[in-house]
Amino acid sequence: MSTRANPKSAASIMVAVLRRLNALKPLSPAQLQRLDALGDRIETAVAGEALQSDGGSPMRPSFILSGWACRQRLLSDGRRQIFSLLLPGDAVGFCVEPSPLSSAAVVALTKVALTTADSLTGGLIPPASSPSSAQDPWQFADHMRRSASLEEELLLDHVVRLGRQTAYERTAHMLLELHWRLSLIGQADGHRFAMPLTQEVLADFLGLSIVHVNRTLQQLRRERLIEMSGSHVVLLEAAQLAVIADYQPPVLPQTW
Amino acid sequence: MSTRANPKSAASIMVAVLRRLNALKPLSPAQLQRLDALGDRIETAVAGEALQSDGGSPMRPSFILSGWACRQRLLSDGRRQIFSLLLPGDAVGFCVEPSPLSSAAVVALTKVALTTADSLTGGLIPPASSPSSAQDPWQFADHMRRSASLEEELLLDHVVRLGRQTAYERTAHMLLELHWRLSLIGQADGHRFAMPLTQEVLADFLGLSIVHVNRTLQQLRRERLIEMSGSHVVLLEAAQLAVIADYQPPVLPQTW
DNA sequence: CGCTAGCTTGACACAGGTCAAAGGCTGTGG
DNA sequence: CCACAGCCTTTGACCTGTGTCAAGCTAGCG
Repeated sequence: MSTRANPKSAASIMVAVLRRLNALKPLSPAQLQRLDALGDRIETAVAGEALQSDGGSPMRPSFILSGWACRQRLLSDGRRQIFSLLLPGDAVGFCVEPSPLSSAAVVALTKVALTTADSLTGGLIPPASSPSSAQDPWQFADHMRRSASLEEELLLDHVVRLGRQTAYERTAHMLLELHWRLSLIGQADGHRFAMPLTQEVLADFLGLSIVHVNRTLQQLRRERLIEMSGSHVVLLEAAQLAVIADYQPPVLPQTW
Repeated sequence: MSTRANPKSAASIMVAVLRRLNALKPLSPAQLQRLDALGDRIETAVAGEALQSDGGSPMRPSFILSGWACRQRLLSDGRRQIFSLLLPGDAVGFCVEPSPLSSAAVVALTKVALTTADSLTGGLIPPASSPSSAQDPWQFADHMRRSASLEEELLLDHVVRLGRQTAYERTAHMLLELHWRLSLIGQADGHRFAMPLTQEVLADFLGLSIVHVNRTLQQLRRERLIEMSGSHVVLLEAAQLAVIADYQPPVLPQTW
């Protein structure tokens, strides 16, 4: 992973982060300013690069600015299961526990840009003994807790997909989830969005074989529920897909 | 759910809770005393009863004293997926977020006894800004964070099981996990333990059909890897099961 | 241009689901 | 104290969703 100073305006590059956090809980002007300041130091990783290895030391907390990554684990015979897809705006490396038990690697799926964010909350969702955060005028604790809460919800959705849904339902469900998440950060154009994933990645996420992912996507296309070309997806019949997949988008807190 | 005062000695009834928390982080004498005091007010639920309904208000934080429960979600067509099995000593109703997003019901699988524990941390896994002093409400902050961390680890294991393991592997993996967790709370007798679950529950946990669970358990018995009679399980070849299931027990923090 | 990674297709195999029925248990009430 | 009822387990026959293998195909890229 390489680091460099960022010459560009921070505001533009932080859009996804700002939108996501703001959706979780409205950001104050002071908080916006504070986040903008994070944009001046970014790191990048190429596709396939591990941002955090399995047994390694805890990752530095950061936000994904652009590109997609995933949390995954490998079985000893090489099988892979992806726990979650990480999109721009997502936080990685934060945890409730200073020394996390969870053995999961974080791997870039495309070229990824990150910005360090440990100055926000010390890297812990509630840091066990964060000396300064109690006095810190900019509190992101609520945001990070809600972020963790949303992540958990998405993980539970994933368990249901894997345990009780067919390949067809699973695929539809995943597409709806991605669309919802991308809309949140302003990266969906109506029902159209970019999904820079190979079918192998989709297979390892959905618990299917590559071949079957291919056939399932074809079926969805044939039935005119979606369109796909290159890495672009269009949900032609979002409502019908939601019925098929029994999809219910996460409920974000309205006013707290 | 019915409530009553508990005439019995608290110490005996809290054993599982004490053992589990102590394994996560050694309990001080003061903490032991504090926990004992929780044992004087217990609630019970019968098998099948919802401890927390899906959309309902957040559950009161509590510990399971005896009996088994689960977190689950139902699909609109009636399919059920169990996220986790809840054993004596487990905490339920705690969350990082005051108003949790996660839509999961908690349901008793057997007769269950619980004790309210909101006096411990206010029901929240202590937030960032909380003074981590040995002061009252957050006295158990470290324990509850580690508890949450362990739960997350178990959930990731579950995702791998459902996504990438065969019925045979899944079943072996689950049995090893249960054995590990029951050993932690002193409810395993060597390689023998009680598992008060119907095959329907196992099916909904493992993402399989009842019939296939039955056949898979039979296969494990036929191959002399396990013994089962009634609700008792014996792991005859734990090491071999671990190889089959690619099982690695969670790593508990050693000395913090 | 040729290579390589990714996509697509067909033929076939098999894990796991479904359906249906027969046996156990166990608690309960006559 | 027996007998019934109901839940759970077990079994067999059969079906199907998904995996595997193997071969082309396509397109971006050095």
